[in-house]
Amino acid sequence: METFELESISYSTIRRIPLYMPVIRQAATEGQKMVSSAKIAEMLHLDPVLVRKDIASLGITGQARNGFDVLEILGRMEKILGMANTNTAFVIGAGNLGSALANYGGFAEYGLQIVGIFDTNPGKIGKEVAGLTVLPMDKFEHLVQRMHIPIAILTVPAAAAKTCADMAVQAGIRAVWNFTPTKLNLPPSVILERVDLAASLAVLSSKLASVLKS
Amino acid sequence: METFELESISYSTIRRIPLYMPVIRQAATEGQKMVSSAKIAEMLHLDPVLVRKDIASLGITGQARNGFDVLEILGRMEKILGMANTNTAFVIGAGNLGSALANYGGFAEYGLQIVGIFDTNPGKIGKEVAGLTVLPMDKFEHLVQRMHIPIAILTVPAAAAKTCADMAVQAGIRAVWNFTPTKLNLPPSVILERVDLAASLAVLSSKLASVLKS
DNA sequence: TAGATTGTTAATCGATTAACAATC
DNA sequence: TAGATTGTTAATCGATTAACAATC
Repeated sequence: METFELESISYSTIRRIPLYMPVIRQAATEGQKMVSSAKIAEMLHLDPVLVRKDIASLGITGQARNGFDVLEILGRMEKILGMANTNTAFVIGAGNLGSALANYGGFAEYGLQIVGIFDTNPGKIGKEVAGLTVLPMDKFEHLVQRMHIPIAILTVPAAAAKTCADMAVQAGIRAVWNFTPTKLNLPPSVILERVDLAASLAVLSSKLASVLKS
Repeated sequence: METFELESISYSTIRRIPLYMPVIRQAATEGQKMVSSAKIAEMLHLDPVLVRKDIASLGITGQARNGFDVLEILGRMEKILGMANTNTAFVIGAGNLGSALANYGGFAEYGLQIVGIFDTNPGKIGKEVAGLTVLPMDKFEHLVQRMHIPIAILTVPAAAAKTCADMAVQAGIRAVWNFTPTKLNLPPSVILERVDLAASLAVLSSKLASVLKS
């Protein structure tokens, strides 16, 4: 249908989409048809010009005096995050972090559904986590292929990260969301996104060290 | 002692410190006294010039032909992250995520020690998590003050985030590490660092949506 | 019309990369 | 000396902010 879909939406803009979505959803719920960049900016403590640029980069044009069409923005953002066809994911590692992510309901809002959780530890296999039975890694590849699962969420201990990531790639996973502190080297065809807790902690620690000194 | 400590180390540089530290620690363990920017860069797939700039911004000068002093870099990085006096933290929220963070041993490497975990849910209070007894929020303020705890790690459900953050501020906490999707508005004197899972997921999802289409 | 709001173009800012000089 | 390596200065790139024109 539409051509030149996601020409050039910067990652900076994409990272702000989850900020925008709840605000704009709320406007929709309140029955507002249009919303202005100033209104959005105010609620999020952002610069209105930035909001306009972000929306423009999604390929949406507004109306002077009226603002932007609420449902148009929403639909566009959902499309960019691939929410048309909900993304399914398997969690690898049924420890606390894996369980936390499986239990957390908030990802559904952005189109991610966790539909399986795996572990190698026989003590964990068979237990229930977030309504899912923990399965052995033996079954991972078969199920990825049968269920066409695109995403693996990696929450294993650092020592097991490389092996598990390779297993995921081998199984045909298209994207790995890496919560381990390990830097993975996957083939470029596999999407890799890392949650870097250590980097975040480093920023916090350095700020704290500098105020505690004074 | 030394003057002009952390003149102007950019957050980009600080976020890379946790990347550098293990590599340089390893060099130290292997008995190397000096290490070159090229060596570090190679191991981390970074540009050697970037490594040199980062190290220079820490206030360290190297020796042409020899590289940089391993122990000097290490000591400087540890100082920046405030590892001289280990930072203690209380976790608020003894759910899966809070438990995962309390159980995760890796933060010690960057000077963070979790020494308490709190919850309001009577069902959780008294249970053991990572060798700590889950305490009621009633005791939070008193213990923060008695133990001089600078950091609160917020892992409660979104609905409780604002209230809990305010309680932490009220108790005298100096820094909040926010794992909830809630945007907090704290007084500027309180350090706030957020781990933005939704932003990371948005990037992953958008990359995936774009490859799945083709 | 007047004024609120979008949209565009230029300026600024910070981080990274490139080119090359300095040094041990 | 020669060559590996640091250090400095300039160029590039991308994101944000500022200024202002266009429009409904």
